[in-house]
Amino acid sequence: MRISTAESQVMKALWARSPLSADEIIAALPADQDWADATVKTLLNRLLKKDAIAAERDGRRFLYRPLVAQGDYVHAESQGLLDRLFDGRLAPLVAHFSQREKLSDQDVADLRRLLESLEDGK
Amino acid sequence: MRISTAESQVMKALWARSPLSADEIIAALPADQDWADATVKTLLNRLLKKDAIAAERDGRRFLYRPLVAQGDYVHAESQGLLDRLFDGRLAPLVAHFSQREKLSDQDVADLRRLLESLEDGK
DNA sequence: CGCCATCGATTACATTCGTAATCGATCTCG
DNA sequence: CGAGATCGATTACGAATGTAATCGATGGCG
Repeated sequence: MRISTAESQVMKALWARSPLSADEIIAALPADQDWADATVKTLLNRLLKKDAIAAERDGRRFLYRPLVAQGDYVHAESQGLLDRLFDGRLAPLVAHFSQREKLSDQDVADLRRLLESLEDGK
Repeated sequence: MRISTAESQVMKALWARSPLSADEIIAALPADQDWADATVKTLLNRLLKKDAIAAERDGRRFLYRPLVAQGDYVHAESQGLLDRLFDGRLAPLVAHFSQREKLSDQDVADLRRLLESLEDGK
């Protein structure tokens, strides 16, 4: 069962902190994402139906918490992109950004550090 | 105007070789993607409407060719994923795969080579 | 105790997407 | 010349998605 992009906004809030009530989720959403309260409620219900989150009664309201791990979601999305566009491999993606000159010095430094730590850990 | 995943299959064929007639596109699609001919025609028309491709009459039929560059599409998709999931940065994506132990030796070697060439080029 | 505020649940609705059938024009072969 | 094949164009239609209004139950305040 797929988590849509709108739904993932809600998940993001819950991944950051949980459990949260609907109100808290609405408050936690980025300000530029100004959905009507009802919209968030809809998304919560859809996520419930998909078993992506669980709700636990807390008196009058519910507290929601993620059932799907953020890492799993991120991984599925990322791997999907790699599969669709880069033959499933990571290096070509990085090469793509490199060719487009979209690698900041920061990026390069980060990547270098990462590779070094991989070597150390080996 | 967004290119959907189904549409991108057609684009992929055209990016590989163009111009192509509808028939040729249908033939070029991966065998496991067995769409009815009509389906491909629909996708072609949607892409035309979006100005993602152009059609040039060739006697009785049309020859199609991409207007959107593959690199532009790939970049938009990739950057979109990075923005949504990795704060817009590349290194965290690589780190993610690393943490999930999804980096093959091949990947690591490729990345290392890539970084080296960046250094050389600098 | 009654009424309004507040929740979650249900219903709504336009758009996009995946997938395709059908239609209308045109070409080609007998 | 006429009928069937072949194209692209038009129409179809259900599922998913984004976005939200409305409804029904419940609880707190006056």
